[in-house]
Amino acid sequence: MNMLQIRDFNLKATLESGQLFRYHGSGDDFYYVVAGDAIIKIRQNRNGSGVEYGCSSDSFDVKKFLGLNHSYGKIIKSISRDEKIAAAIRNHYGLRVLEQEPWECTASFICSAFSNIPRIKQCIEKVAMAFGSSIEFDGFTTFSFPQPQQINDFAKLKMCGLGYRAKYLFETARIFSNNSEYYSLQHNSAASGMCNRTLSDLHLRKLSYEEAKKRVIELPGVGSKVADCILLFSCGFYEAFPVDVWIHRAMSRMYGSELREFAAERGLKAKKTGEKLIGDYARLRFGKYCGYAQQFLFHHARSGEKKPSPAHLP
DNA sequence: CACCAGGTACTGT
DNA sequence: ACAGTACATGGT
Repeated sequence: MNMLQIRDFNLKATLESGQLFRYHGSGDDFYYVVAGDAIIKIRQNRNGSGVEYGCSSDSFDVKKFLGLNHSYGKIIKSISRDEKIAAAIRNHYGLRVLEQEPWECTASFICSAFSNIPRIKQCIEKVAMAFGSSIEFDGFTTFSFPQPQQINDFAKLKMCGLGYRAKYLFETARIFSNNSEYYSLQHNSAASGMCNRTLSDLHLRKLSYEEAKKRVIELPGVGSKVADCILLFSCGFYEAFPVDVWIHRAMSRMYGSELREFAAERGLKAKKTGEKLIGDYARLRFGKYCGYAQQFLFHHARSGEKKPSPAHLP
């Protein structure tokens, strides 16, 4: 086990803020996080001064995966433009944006469309069980997330409960397989050199946010929102601002008048505040790290508006 | 049995 | 460009 002293980190908020679907545990003890073919066992010290972790793969860069290389203070300062967002940040201070592997992130968020988090998790586990390989670490057993080439049986994929998304995932898996030099998942098959930054390093990362988004959105099952999730969670584009129903509600509630004013400035007689408008406004409002702001707002909204536990107990 | 859930693709103006 | 609508599945 490794000990890592790290400030400005909230493991629970980071894992449970909806960026990642494959984790087990609730913060009381160790979490088991599954990424690709790696299992990470990790918990945070009581006083929050650091983390204790182990990983099934020596070459997996846990620190990078957890976003611990980010200049946290600088990012927080940059997005703290007003008291409203500052309150959301205080609520889950230490939340980090993870650096996931692009293929798994893409596949996961294709499954997420028009669904809910418990079922998304269930679908992804089923995909891993159907096409991945059995892996184990410290007594915890599960299945690796399959490489795109491994998702080669459509009938089997249909069994995973994805509904109409099965077709999208299957086709996207094919595109990743056939364009491995572009989407390059380079897993260094022989040396097991797990490299959790690929797509982004080789191509997309060199593009502007707008250009990269255009490319990702070409994938079937990937629209504006999922594209932003991919770019933010796995390609280092922190100006991506995924707008889902939660963010739509939160932004309308918190910045309703500003949004209408922003729409008016653009000549849009929009009574309705569309997703595109919200994203553009967020980039203006929170700056180039607005993706971080999105993650705080999302977790803030979801943890706050969750139904309170039954009050009929003594 | 309606209704909802981290939207997307397709259609029509 | 922008609104409407169908879409699979599983849980209340």
